[in-house]
Amino acid sequence: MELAEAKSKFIEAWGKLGSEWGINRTMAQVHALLLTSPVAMTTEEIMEALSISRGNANMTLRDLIGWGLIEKQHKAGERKEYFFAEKDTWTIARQVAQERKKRELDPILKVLNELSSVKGDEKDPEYKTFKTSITSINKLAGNVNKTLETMLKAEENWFWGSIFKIFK
Amino acid sequence: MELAEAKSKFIEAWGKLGSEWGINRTMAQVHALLLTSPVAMTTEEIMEALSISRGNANMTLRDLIGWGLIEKQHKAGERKEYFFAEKDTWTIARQVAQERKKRELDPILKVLNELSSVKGDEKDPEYKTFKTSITSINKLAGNVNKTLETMLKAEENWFWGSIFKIFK
DNA sequence: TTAAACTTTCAAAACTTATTGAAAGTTTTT
DNA sequence: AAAAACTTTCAATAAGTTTTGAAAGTTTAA
Repeated sequence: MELAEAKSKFIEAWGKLGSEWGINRTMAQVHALLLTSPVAMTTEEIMEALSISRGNANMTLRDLIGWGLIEKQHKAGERKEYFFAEKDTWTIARQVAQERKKRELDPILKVLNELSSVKGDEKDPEYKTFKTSITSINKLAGNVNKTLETMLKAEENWFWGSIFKIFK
Repeated sequence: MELAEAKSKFIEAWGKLGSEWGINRTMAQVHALLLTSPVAMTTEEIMEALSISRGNANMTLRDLIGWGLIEKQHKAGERKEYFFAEKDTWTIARQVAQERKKRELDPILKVLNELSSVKGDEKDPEYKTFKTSITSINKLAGNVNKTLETMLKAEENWFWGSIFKIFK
């Protein structure tokens, strides 16, 4: 397989994975493009490479910066902005985890905590089932939350090292 | 807060979380409904409770069965099919992880492995960057895969116990 | 065998989300 | 101060996804 072909396969696969996990396909593709580019790229070049519009490129780039996955670079004597991707995979994983935790896990934890405190008649099967389910989901969500928080602080080697010592 | 209100808040929140993670909103809502229901419900009752059409209810129920999250129940002397949800949270988490691993992680691992073996000129920065990125993502994906496989086999207490001993 | 009870299918419609591109905005250069 | 180089915005539109509901299919009962 040629490098160019491999690269476009990767961009496609990354985009697909992104969209299956609720991340905009274009965003994942731009990220893949920059990840595999040895040099920083301009908006124009990115538009060209992925055949997307200026507006789309601009919004996507801003979002990626918001997620902490890419950065702007200014070249001396040039007006254009160049973009490049953070290349360390562990950092990428952490940034994504952090962003999604903030946007999705935190709000649901809030709701679950509220719902855990609903009072009712212990004899009522409706109430008992509700209570039991919520409590148990709440516990799991709390554990996921704790795990993520630790992961967000963790250094790569320490993290994987520890996990795989147990998981063998 | 009243039980009925709490229940509908939960259904809504669960649906929202689902849709943010690429799971059909209705599917997550039906799941939430059955999770918090003390008794098995018929298609008719589910349609009624969530104001959804027969077709939608039927497809969603089949999908949930496909994910191993709910089961059919036949009551003696009745023609109707009743549905109820697996209530153990740990099992739910495992089923979801398993399904998504199969559908999404496995295919991307296959692509990454293919792409890892692309050969090229070590002096070419294009090639070197591509190679480095793919290899490092491949390594992370492999680790995620290993972790999931272990998790899929794990018993609840053992799993969380071990994780949180380290994560403290 | 016919009818009733129930389930499944699927094309069309509704809804949601992503993308375009032209116009407006900003900054730098001349 | 005007033009050029570049970035941002956003209403319109396109693309993708979900939902509907009526018709077809299946199973059981009479």
